[in-house]
Amino acid sequence: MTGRFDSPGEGSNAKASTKAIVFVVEDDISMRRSLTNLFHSVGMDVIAFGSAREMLQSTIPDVISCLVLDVRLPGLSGLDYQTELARLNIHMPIIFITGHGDIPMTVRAMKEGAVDFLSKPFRDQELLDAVVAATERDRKRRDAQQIVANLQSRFETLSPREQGVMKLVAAGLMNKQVAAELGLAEITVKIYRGHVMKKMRARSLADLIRMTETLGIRANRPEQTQV
Amino acid sequence: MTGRFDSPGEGSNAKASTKAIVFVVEDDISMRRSLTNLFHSVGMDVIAFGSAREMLQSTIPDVISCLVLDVRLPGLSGLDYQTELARLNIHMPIIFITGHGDIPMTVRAMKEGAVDFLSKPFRDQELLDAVVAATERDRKRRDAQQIVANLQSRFETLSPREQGVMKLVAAGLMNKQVAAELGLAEITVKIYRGHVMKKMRARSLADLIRMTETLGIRANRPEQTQV
DNA sequence: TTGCATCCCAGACGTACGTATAGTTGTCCT
DNA sequence: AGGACAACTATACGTACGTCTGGGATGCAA
Repeated sequence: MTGRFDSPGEGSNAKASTKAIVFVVEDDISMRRSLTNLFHSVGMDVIAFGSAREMLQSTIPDVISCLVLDVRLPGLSGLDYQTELARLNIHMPIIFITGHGDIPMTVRAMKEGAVDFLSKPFRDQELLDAVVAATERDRKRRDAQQIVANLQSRFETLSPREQGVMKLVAAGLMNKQVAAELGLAEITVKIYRGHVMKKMRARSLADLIRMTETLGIRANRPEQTQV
Repeated sequence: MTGRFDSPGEGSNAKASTKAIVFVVEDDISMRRSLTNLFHSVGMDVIAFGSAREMLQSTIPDVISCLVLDVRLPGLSGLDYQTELARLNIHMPIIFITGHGDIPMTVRAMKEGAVDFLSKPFRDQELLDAVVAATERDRKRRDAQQIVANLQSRFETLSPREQGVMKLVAAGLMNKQVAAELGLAEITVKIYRGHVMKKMRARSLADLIRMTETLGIRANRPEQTQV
Protein backbone atom coordinates (compact mmCIF):
# COMPACT_ATOMS: atom_id res chain seq x y z
CA MET A 1 0.00 0.00 0.00
CA THR A 2 2.52 2.56 1.15
CA GLY A 3 4.99 1.28 -1.38
CA ARG A 4 7.97 3.55 -1.49
CA PHE A 5 8.05 4.42 2.17
CA ASP A 6 10.24 2.97 4.88
CA SER A 7 6.96 2.42 6.61
CA PRO A 8 6.78 2.02 10.39
CA GLY A 9 4.28 -0.84 10.22
CA GLU A 10 0.66 -0.89 9.17
CA GLY A 11 -1.42 -0.38 12.24
CA SER A 12 1.06 1.57 14.32
CA ASN A 13 0.19 4.85 15.94
CA ALA A 14 3.17 6.33 14.12
CA LYS A 15 5.22 9.23 15.36
CA ALA A 16 2.52 11.83 15.56
CA SER A 17 4.68 14.54 17.04
CA THR A 18 7.51 14.33 14.50
CA LYS A 19 8.46 17.62 12.94
CA ALA A 20 7.23 18.16 9.41
CA ILE A 21 9.71 17.82 6.57
CA VAL A 22 9.79 20.14 3.60
CA PHE A 23 11.08 18.52 0.44
CA VAL A 24 12.55 20.84 -2.14
CA VAL A 25 13.17 19.94 -5.74
CA GLU A 26 14.88 22.80 -7.52
CA ASP A 27 17.72 22.62 -10.04
CA ASP A 28 19.14 26.09 -9.44
CA ILE A 29 21.66 25.58 -6.71
CA SER A 30 21.56 29.08 -5.22
CA MET A 31 17.79 29.04 -5.16
CA ARG A 32 17.85 25.63 -3.58
CA ARG A 33 20.21 26.86 -0.92
CA SER A 34 18.17 29.94 -0.15
CA LEU A 35 14.99 27.87 0.12
CA THR A 36 16.73 25.52 2.48
CA ASN A 37 17.91 28.42 4.60
CA LEU A 38 14.47 29.95 4.62
CA PHE A 39 12.85 26.83 5.99
CA HIS A 40 15.65 26.19 8.43
CA SER A 41 15.24 29.75 9.70
CA VAL A 42 11.74 28.92 10.86
CA GLY A 43 12.81 25.63 12.36
CA MET A 44 11.63 23.23 9.69
CA ASP A 45 13.51 20.19 8.45
CA VAL A 46 14.43 20.30 4.79
CA ILE A 47 15.54 17.69 2.29
CA ALA A 48 16.54 19.23 -1.03
CA PHE A 49 17.15 17.66 -4.43
CA GLY A 50 18.28 18.94 -7.79
CA SER A 51 15.91 16.81 -9.82
CA ALA A 52 12.84 14.62 -9.58
CA ARG A 53 14.93 11.54 -10.32
CA GLU A 54 17.15 12.19 -7.31
CA MET A 55 14.16 12.40 -5.02
CA LEU A 56 12.65 9.22 -6.44
CA GLN A 57 15.89 7.38 -5.78
CA SER A 58 16.00 8.45 -2.18
CA THR A 59 14.12 6.89 0.69
CA ILE A 60 11.20 9.05 1.62
CA PRO A 61 10.46 9.04 5.34
CA ASP A 62 6.82 8.45 6.16
CA VAL A 63 6.10 11.59 8.16
CA ILE A 64 4.10 14.76 7.68
CA SER A 65 5.63 16.59 4.79
CA CYS A 66 5.12 18.68 1.70
CA LEU A 67 6.99 19.35 -1.49
CA VAL A 68 8.18 22.65 -2.89
CA LEU A 69 8.65 21.91 -6.54
CA ASP A 70 10.11 23.92 -9.36
CA VAL A 71 8.10 23.58 -12.55
CA ARG A 72 11.05 23.73 -14.88
CA LEU A 73 13.44 20.94 -14.09
CA PRO A 74 16.04 18.89 -15.94
CA GLY A 75 14.54 15.54 -16.89
CA LEU A 76 11.02 15.05 -15.60
CA SER A 77 9.20 18.39 -15.41
CA GLY A 78 7.56 19.47 -12.19
CA LEU A 79 4.11 18.89 -13.60
CA ASP A 80 4.95 15.44 -14.86
CA TYR A 81 6.54 14.64 -11.53
CA GLN A 82 3.30 15.63 -9.83
CA THR A 83 1.48 13.11 -12.01
CA GLU A 84 4.11 10.49 -11.35
CA LEU A 85 3.86 10.91 -7.58
CA ALA A 86 0.10 10.46 -7.74
CA ARG A 87 0.63 7.32 -9.80
CA LEU A 88 3.02 6.01 -7.16
CA ASN A 89 0.43 6.74 -4.49
CA ILE A 90 2.56 9.37 -2.84
CA HIS A 91 0.14 12.06 -1.80
CA MET A 92 2.49 14.73 -0.60
CA PRO A 93 0.92 18.19 -0.94
CA ILE A 94 2.78 20.18 -3.56
CA ILE A 95 3.61 23.87 -3.81
CA PHE A 96 4.89 24.88 -7.21
CA ILE A 97 7.36 27.67 -7.74
CA THR A 98 8.36 28.91 -11.15
CA GLY A 99 10.15 31.72 -12.91
CA HIS A 100 8.40 31.35 -16.23
CA GLY A 101 4.99 29.93 -15.54
CA ASP A 102 1.89 30.45 -17.59
CA ILE A 103 -1.80 30.01 -16.97
CA PRO A 104 -2.27 26.56 -18.53
CA MET A 105 0.52 25.20 -16.32
CA THR A 106 -1.11 26.75 -13.30
CA VAL A 107 -4.49 25.30 -14.16
CA ARG A 108 -3.08 21.84 -14.71
CA ALA A 109 -1.17 21.93 -11.43
CA MET A 110 -4.14 23.15 -9.43
CA LYS A 111 -6.52 20.69 -11.07
CA GLU A 112 -4.23 17.89 -10.01
CA GLY A 113 -4.40 19.09 -6.45
CA ALA A 114 -1.49 21.45 -5.93
CA VAL A 115 -1.77 23.56 -2.80
CA ASP A 116 -0.34 26.67 -4.42
CA PHE A 117 1.51 27.93 -7.45
CA LEU A 118 3.93 30.80 -6.87
CA SER A 119 5.75 32.86 -9.47
CA LYS A 120 9.26 34.07 -8.77
CA PRO A 121 9.90 36.43 -7.29
CA PHE A 122 7.61 35.82 -4.37
CA ARG A 123 7.80 37.01 -0.80
CA ASP A 124 9.23 34.54 1.70
CA GLN A 125 6.11 34.83 3.76
CA GLU A 126 3.95 33.75 0.84
CA LEU A 127 5.87 30.55 0.52
CA LEU A 128 5.92 29.94 4.25
CA ASP A 129 2.16 30.41 4.43
CA ALA A 130 1.72 27.95 1.61
CA VAL A 131 3.97 25.44 3.34
CA VAL A 132 2.01 25.73 6.56
CA ALA A 133 -1.22 25.15 4.66
CA ALA A 134 0.32 22.19 2.86
CA THR A 135 1.64 20.47 5.97
CA GLU A 136 -1.69 21.02 7.65
CA ARG A 137 -3.41 19.35 4.72
CA ASP A 138 -0.99 16.44 4.92
CA ARG A 139 -1.61 16.07 8.61
CA LYS A 140 -5.35 15.83 8.08
CA ARG A 141 -4.95 13.36 5.26
CA ARG A 142 -2.69 11.23 7.42
CA ASP A 143 -5.07 11.33 10.36
CA ALA A 144 -7.90 10.11 8.15
CA GLN A 145 -5.67 7.53 6.54
CA GLN A 146 -4.56 6.28 9.93
CA ILE A 147 -8.11 5.56 11.00
CA VAL A 148 -8.83 3.70 7.81
CA ALA A 149 -5.62 1.70 8.11
CA ASN A 150 -6.43 0.66 11.66
CA LEU A 151 -9.90 -0.50 10.70
CA GLN A 152 -8.51 -2.22 7.65
CA SER A 153 -6.00 -4.20 9.66
CA ARG A 154 -8.73 -5.28 12.06
CA PHE A 155 -10.92 -6.30 9.18
CA GLU A 156 -8.13 -8.44 7.84
CA THR A 157 -7.98 -10.41 11.08
CA LEU A 158 -11.49 -11.67 10.30
CA SER A 159 -11.79 -15.06 8.68
CA PRO A 160 -13.41 -15.07 5.22
CA ARG A 161 -16.68 -16.24 6.71
CA GLU A 162 -16.62 -13.57 9.34
CA GLN A 163 -16.00 -10.94 6.70
CA GLY A 164 -18.95 -12.21 4.71
CA VAL A 165 -21.19 -12.11 7.75
CA MET A 166 -20.01 -8.61 8.58
CA LYS A 167 -20.86 -7.31 5.13
CA LEU A 168 -24.37 -8.70 5.18
CA VAL A 169 -25.06 -7.67 8.76
CA ALA A 170 -23.89 -4.16 7.99
CA ALA A 171 -26.17 -4.15 4.97
CA GLY A 172 -29.06 -4.48 7.37
CA LEU A 173 -29.97 -8.15 6.97
CA MET A 174 -31.28 -10.13 9.91
CA ASN A 175 -29.32 -13.10 11.15
CA LYS A 176 -31.71 -15.52 9.52
CA GLN A 177 -31.38 -13.71 6.21
CA VAL A 178 -27.62 -13.74 6.44
CA ALA A 179 -27.81 -17.44 7.18
CA ALA A 180 -30.00 -18.09 4.16
CA GLU A 181 -27.74 -15.97 1.98
CA LEU A 182 -24.62 -17.85 3.00
CA GLY A 183 -26.23 -21.28 3.38
CA LEU A 184 -25.60 -21.45 7.11
CA ALA A 185 -27.61 -22.09 10.24
CA GLU A 186 -28.75 -18.98 12.07
CA ILE A 187 -26.85 -20.01 15.19
CA THR A 188 -23.65 -20.05 13.18
CA VAL A 189 -24.25 -16.53 11.99
CA LYS A 190 -24.80 -15.44 15.57
CA ILE A 191 -21.46 -16.89 16.59
CA TYR A 192 -19.57 -15.27 13.73
CA ARG A 193 -21.34 -12.02 14.33
CA GLY A 194 -20.07 -12.08 17.87
CA HIS A 195 -16.55 -12.69 16.60
CA VAL A 196 -16.89 -9.74 14.23
CA MET A 197 -17.95 -7.38 17.00
CA LYS A 198 -15.04 -8.45 19.18
CA LYS A 199 -12.36 -8.39 16.52
CA MET A 200 -13.51 -5.07 15.09
CA ARG A 201 -13.84 -3.65 18.59
CA ALA A 202 -17.31 -2.37 17.81
CA ARG A 203 -19.35 -1.53 20.87
CA SER A 204 -22.63 -1.48 19.01
CA LEU A 205 -24.12 -2.27 15.66
CA ALA A 206 -24.03 1.45 14.94
CA ASP A 207 -20.28 1.39 15.40
CA LEU A 208 -19.91 -1.56 13.10
CA ILE A 209 -21.96 0.07 10.37
CA ARG A 210 -19.95 3.25 10.54
CA MET A 211 -16.81 1.18 10.23
CA THR A 212 -18.06 -0.42 7.05
CA GLU A 213 -18.80 3.08 5.78
CA THR A 214 -15.30 4.35 6.36
CA LEU A 215 -13.90 1.13 4.92
CA GLY A 216 -16.10 1.49 1.86
CA ILE A 217 -17.46 -2.00 2.34
CA ARG A 218 -20.58 -2.81 0.41
CA ALA A 219 -22.44 -6.10 0.28
CA ASN A 220 -22.89 -7.41 -3.24
CA ARG A 221 -26.52 -8.11 -2.46
CA PRO A 222 -27.93 -4.95 -0.94
CA GLU A 223 -31.37 -3.54 -1.99
CA GLN A 224 -30.77 -0.42 0.09
CA THR A 225 -33.15 2.42 0.69
CA GLN A 226 -31.22 5.68 0.89
CA VAL A 227 -33.27 7.79 -1.52
CA MET B 1 -31.72 27.30 1.97
CA THR B 2 -31.91 27.66 -1.79
CA GLY B 3 -32.42 31.37 -1.36
CA ARG B 4 -32.22 33.03 -4.71
CA PHE B 5 -33.80 30.27 -6.73
CA ASP B 6 -37.37 29.94 -7.93
CA SER B 7 -37.19 26.61 -6.26
CA PRO B 8 -39.54 23.78 -7.24
CA GLY B 9 -40.23 22.72 -3.65
CA GLU B 10 -37.99 21.06 -1.13
CA GLY B 11 -38.48 17.35 -1.50
CA SER B 12 -39.50 17.24 -5.13
CA ASN B 13 -37.80 14.99 -7.62
CA ALA B 14 -37.16 18.07 -9.73
CA LYS B 15 -36.91 18.11 -13.48
CA ALA B 16 -34.02 15.73 -13.88
CA SER B 17 -34.12 15.63 -17.66
CA THR B 18 -34.09 19.41 -18.21
CA LYS B 19 -31.38 20.61 -20.54
CA ALA B 20 -28.40 22.25 -18.89
CA ILE B 21 -28.14 26.02 -19.01
CA VAL B 22 -24.90 27.86 -19.63
CA PHE B 23 -24.75 31.27 -18.02
CA VAL B 24 -22.39 33.75 -19.59
CA VAL B 25 -21.20 36.94 -17.95
CA GLU B 26 -19.04 38.90 -20.35
CA ASP B 27 -19.02 42.65 -20.92
CA ASP B 28 -17.70 42.61 -24.48
CA ILE B 29 -20.80 42.41 -26.59
CA SER B 30 -19.27 40.72 -29.62
CA MET B 31 -17.56 38.14 -27.43
CA ARG B 32 -20.80 37.58 -25.58
CA ARG B 33 -22.61 37.04 -28.84
CA SER B 34 -20.04 34.61 -30.17
CA LEU B 35 -20.10 32.60 -26.95
CA THR B 36 -23.87 32.45 -27.12
CA ASN B 37 -23.68 31.23 -30.70
CA LEU B 38 -21.07 28.66 -29.83
CA PHE B 39 -23.20 27.08 -27.12
CA HIS B 40 -26.35 27.30 -29.22
CA SER B 41 -24.52 25.52 -32.02
CA VAL B 42 -24.11 22.47 -29.82
CA GLY B 43 -27.69 22.62 -28.61
CA MET B 44 -27.19 24.17 -25.21
CA ASP B 45 -29.39 26.82 -23.65
CA VAL B 46 -27.64 30.06 -22.88
CA ILE B 47 -28.45 33.05 -20.71
CA ALA B 48 -25.98 35.89 -21.14
CA PHE B 49 -25.34 39.00 -19.09
CA GLY B 50 -23.08 42.00 -19.43
CA SER B 51 -22.21 42.23 -15.75
CA ALA B 52 -22.40 40.35 -12.47
CA ARG B 53 -25.02 42.78 -11.19
CA GLU B 54 -27.35 41.97 -14.08
CA MET B 55 -27.14 38.29 -13.34
CA LEU B 56 -27.74 38.81 -9.63
CA GLN B 57 -30.87 40.81 -10.42
CA SER B 58 -32.29 38.09 -12.62
CA THR B 59 -34.11 34.99 -11.45
CA ILE B 60 -31.84 32.02 -11.68
CA PRO B 61 -33.65 28.82 -12.64
CA ASP B 62 -32.84 25.88 -10.43
CA VAL B 63 -31.55 23.45 -13.03
CA ILE B 64 -28.22 21.94 -13.99
CA SER B 65 -26.02 24.78 -15.10
CA CYS B 66 -22.60 26.34 -15.15
CA LEU B 67 -21.18 29.80 -15.52
CA VAL B 68 -18.71 31.09 -18.09
CA LEU B 69 -17.31 34.15 -16.44
CA ASP B 70 -15.01 36.86 -17.70
CA VAL B 71 -12.45 37.87 -15.08
CA ARG B 72 -12.38 41.53 -16.04
CA LEU B 73 -15.82 43.01 -15.70
CA PRO B 74 -17.33 46.41 -15.06
CA GLY B 75 -18.34 46.67 -11.40
CA LEU B 76 -17.78 43.44 -9.48
CA SER B 77 -14.80 41.54 -10.90
CA GLY B 78 -15.19 37.93 -11.94
CA LEU B 79 -13.14 36.73 -9.01
CA ASP B 80 -15.13 38.77 -6.53
CA TYR B 81 -18.33 37.56 -8.12
CA GLN B 82 -17.16 33.98 -7.57
CA THR B 83 -16.73 34.74 -3.88
CA GLU B 84 -20.09 36.46 -3.78
CA LEU B 85 -21.88 33.49 -5.35
CA ALA B 86 -20.34 31.17 -2.77
CA ARG B 87 -21.50 33.53 -0.05
CA LEU B 88 -25.02 33.41 -1.50
CA ASN B 89 -24.87 29.63 -1.49
CA ILE B 90 -25.04 29.42 -5.25
CA HIS B 91 -22.71 26.61 -6.17
CA MET B 92 -22.70 26.89 -9.93
CA PRO B 93 -19.45 25.51 -11.37
CA ILE B 94 -17.46 28.35 -12.90
CA ILE B 95 -15.24 28.50 -15.95
CA PHE B 96 -13.19 31.64 -16.16
CA ILE B 97 -12.14 33.24 -19.40
CA THR B 98 -9.81 36.17 -19.62
CA GLY B 99 -7.73 38.19 -22.00
CA HIS B 100 -5.23 39.48 -19.49
CA GLY B 101 -5.02 36.92 -16.74
CA ASP B 102 -2.06 36.23 -14.55
CA ILE B 103 -1.00 33.38 -12.35
CA PRO B 104 -2.19 34.76 -8.98
CA MET B 105 -5.67 35.26 -10.46
CA THR B 106 -5.63 31.73 -11.75
CA VAL B 107 -4.54 30.32 -8.43
CA ARG B 108 -7.19 32.22 -6.54
CA ALA B 109 -9.92 31.12 -8.92
CA MET B 110 -8.89 27.47 -8.83
CA LYS B 111 -8.49 27.47 -5.06
CA GLU B 112 -12.04 28.71 -4.76
CA GLY B 113 -13.23 25.81 -6.86
CA ALA B 114 -13.27 27.01 -10.46
CA VAL B 115 -13.53 24.20 -13.00
CA ASP B 116 -11.18 25.83 -15.48
CA PHE B 117 -9.42 29.06 -16.33
CA LEU B 118 -8.96 29.79 -20.02
CA SER B 119 -6.92 32.56 -21.58
CA LYS B 120 -8.14 34.20 -24.75
CA PRO B 121 -7.70 33.19 -27.40
CA PHE B 122 -8.76 29.62 -26.72
CA ARG B 123 -10.11 26.97 -29.02
CA ASP B 124 -13.88 26.53 -29.01
CA GLN B 125 -13.42 22.90 -28.18
CA GLU B 126 -11.46 23.74 -25.05
CA LEU B 127 -14.31 25.78 -23.73
CA LEU B 128 -16.90 23.20 -24.71
CA ASP B 129 -14.96 20.47 -22.95
CA ALA B 130 -14.76 22.61 -19.85
CA VAL B 131 -18.49 23.29 -19.98
CA VAL B 132 -19.24 19.60 -20.27
CA ALA B 133 -17.03 18.90 -17.27
CA ALA B 134 -18.69 21.71 -15.34
CA THR B 135 -22.26 20.62 -16.02
CA GLU B 136 -21.31 17.08 -15.13
CA ARG B 137 -19.93 18.32 -11.84
CA ASP B 138 -23.12 20.26 -11.20
CA ARG B 139 -25.23 17.24 -11.98
CA LYS B 140 -23.34 15.16 -9.44
CA ARG B 141 -23.53 17.88 -6.83
CA ARG B 142 -27.27 18.16 -7.37
CA ASP B 143 -27.79 14.42 -7.17
CA ALA B 144 -26.00 14.32 -3.86
CA GLN B 145 -27.82 17.41 -2.66
CA GLN B 146 -31.16 15.90 -3.66
CA ILE B 147 -30.58 12.87 -1.51
CA VAL B 148 -29.63 15.00 1.46
CA ALA B 149 -32.64 17.28 0.94
CA ASN B 150 -35.01 14.32 0.83
CA LEU B 151 -33.62 12.90 4.02
CA GLN B 152 -33.63 16.32 5.60
CA SER B 153 -37.28 16.87 4.83
CA ARG B 154 -38.14 13.49 6.29
CA PHE B 155 -36.14 14.27 9.38
CA GLU B 156 -38.07 17.49 9.79
CA THR B 157 -41.34 15.59 9.90
CA LEU B 158 -40.12 14.01 13.14
CA SER B 159 -41.30 15.55 16.38
CA PRO B 160 -38.52 16.94 18.61
CA ARG B 161 -38.71 13.88 20.82
CA GLU B 162 -38.51 11.55 17.85
CA GLN B 163 -35.48 13.43 16.58
CA GLY B 164 -33.84 13.10 19.96
CA VAL B 165 -34.52 9.39 20.07
CA MET B 166 -33.19 8.99 16.54
CA LYS B 167 -29.92 10.66 17.41
CA LEU B 168 -29.29 8.51 20.44
CA VAL B 169 -30.38 5.30 18.74
CA ALA B 170 -28.08 6.05 15.83
CA ALA B 171 -25.29 6.69 18.28
CA GLY B 172 -25.59 3.07 19.31
CA LEU B 173 -27.40 3.38 22.63
CA MET B 174 -29.86 0.71 23.73
CA ASN B 175 -33.48 1.65 24.25
CA LYS B 176 -33.07 1.63 28.00
CA GLN B 177 -30.07 3.91 27.75
CA VAL B 178 -31.93 6.29 25.47
CA ALA B 179 -34.77 6.27 27.97
CA ALA B 180 -32.45 7.08 30.87
CA GLU B 181 -30.78 9.81 28.83
CA LEU B 182 -34.07 11.48 27.98
CA GLY B 183 -35.84 10.72 31.23
CA LEU B 184 -38.45 8.48 29.61
CA ALA B 185 -39.81 4.99 30.05
CA GLU B 186 -38.25 2.40 27.81
CA ILE B 187 -41.61 1.62 26.23
CA THR B 188 -41.90 5.24 25.14
CA VAL B 189 -38.55 5.06 23.42
CA LYS B 190 -39.67 1.92 21.62
CA ILE B 191 -42.76 3.67 20.31
CA TYR B 192 -40.86 6.72 19.12
CA ARG B 193 -38.22 4.54 17.60
CA GLY B 194 -40.92 2.85 15.58
CA HIS B 195 -42.17 6.23 14.43
CA VAL B 196 -38.67 7.21 13.41
CA MET B 197 -38.21 4.10 11.29
CA LYS B 198 -41.52 4.67 9.53
CA LYS B 199 -41.15 8.39 8.93
CA MET B 200 -37.57 8.09 7.76
CA ARG B 201 -38.50 5.08 5.61
CA ALA B 202 -35.61 3.11 7.00
CA ARG B 203 -35.90 -0.61 6.46
CA SER B 204 -33.29 -1.48 9.02
CA LEU B 205 -31.18 0.07 11.71
CA ALA B 206 -28.32 0.02 9.25
CA ASP B 207 -30.34 2.21 6.92
CA LEU B 208 -31.13 4.62 9.70
CA ILE B 209 -27.52 4.94 10.74
CA ARG B 210 -26.39 5.62 7.21
CA MET B 211 -29.05 8.30 7.00
CA THR B 212 -27.70 10.01 10.08
CA GLU B 213 -24.27 9.85 8.46
CA THR B 214 -25.37 11.59 5.28
CA LEU B 215 -27.32 14.10 7.35
CA GLY B 216 -24.28 14.74 9.50
CA ILE B 217 -26.28 14.07 12.65
CA ARG B 218 -24.26 13.51 15.79
CA ALA B 219 -25.57 12.93 19.28
CA ASN B 220 -24.17 15.36 21.83
CA ARG B 221 -23.49 12.47 24.14
CA PRO B 222 -21.66 9.85 22.09
CA GLU B 223 -18.52 8.08 23.46
CA GLN B 224 -17.87 6.45 20.11
CA THR B 225 -15.21 3.93 19.26
CA GLN B 226 -13.99 4.52 15.72
CA VAL B 227 -10.24 4.49 16.34
C1' DT C 1 1.10 -36.93 16.39
C1' DT C 2 -0.11 -33.00 18.61
C1' DG C 3 -1.66 -28.47 18.29
C1' DC C 4 -4.20 -24.85 16.31
C1' DA C 5 -7.38 -22.31 13.32
C1' DT C 6 -11.33 -22.44 10.61
C1' DC C 7 -15.67 -23.93 9.69
C1' DC C 8 -19.94 -25.61 11.19
C1' DC C 9 -23.99 -26.90 14.29
C1' DA C 10 -27.54 -27.89 18.61
C1' DG C 11 -29.86 -26.62 22.94
C1' DA C 12 -30.77 -23.35 26.24
C1' DC C 13 -31.29 -19.00 28.51
C1' DG C 14 -31.48 -14.19 29.21
C1' DT C 15 -31.89 -9.84 27.17
C1' DA C 16 -33.33 -6.56 23.66
C1' DC C 17 -36.46 -5.19 20.08
C1' DG C 18 -40.95 -4.16 17.89
C1' DT C 19 -45.66 -3.63 17.84
C1' DA C 20 -50.52 -3.84 19.19
C1' DT C 21 -54.11 -2.39 22.46
C1' DA C 22 -55.51 1.04 25.46
C1' DG C 23 -55.13 4.81 27.95
C1' DT C 24 -53.75 9.94 30.30
C1' DT C 25 -52.27 14.47 29.79
C1' DG C 26 -51.59 18.95 27.44
C1' DT C 27 -51.56 22.43 23.64
C1' DC C 28 -52.92 24.70 19.61
C1' DC C 29 -56.36 25.76 16.14
C1' DT C 30 -60.94 26.29 14.46
C1' DA D 1 -66.47 22.82 22.63
C1' DG D 2 -64.37 19.70 19.52
C1' DG D 3 -60.61 17.92 16.85
C1' DA D 4 -55.86 17.09 15.86
C1' DC D 5 -51.54 16.19 17.45
C1' DA D 6 -47.57 15.65 20.61
C1' DA D 7 -45.97 13.54 24.62
C1' DC D 8 -46.11 10.01 27.61
C1' DT D 9 -47.20 5.40 29.89
C1' DA D 10 -48.78 0.23 30.94
C1' DT D 11 -49.54 -4.68 29.81
C1' DA D 12 -48.61 -8.19 26.77
C1' DC D 13 -46.73 -11.09 23.19
C1' DG D 14 -43.89 -12.53 19.55
C1' DT D 15 -39.54 -12.13 17.43
C1' DA D 16 -34.61 -11.16 17.20
C1' DC D 17 -30.17 -10.96 19.36
C1' DG D 18 -26.16 -12.62 22.05
C1' DT D 19 -23.68 -15.83 24.48
C1' DC D 20 -22.88 -20.07 26.99
C1' DT D 21 -21.89 -25.12 26.96
C1' DG D 22 -20.64 -28.62 24.22
C1' DG D 23 -19.86 -30.70 20.47
C1' DG D 24 -18.27 -32.29 15.09
C1' DA D 25 -15.20 -31.88 10.89
C1' DT D 26 -11.32 -30.34 8.09
C1' DG D 27 -6.61 -28.93 7.08
C1' DC D 28 -2.07 -27.28 7.98
C1' DA D 29 2.26 -26.76 10.26
C1' DA D 30 5.54 -27.93 14.02
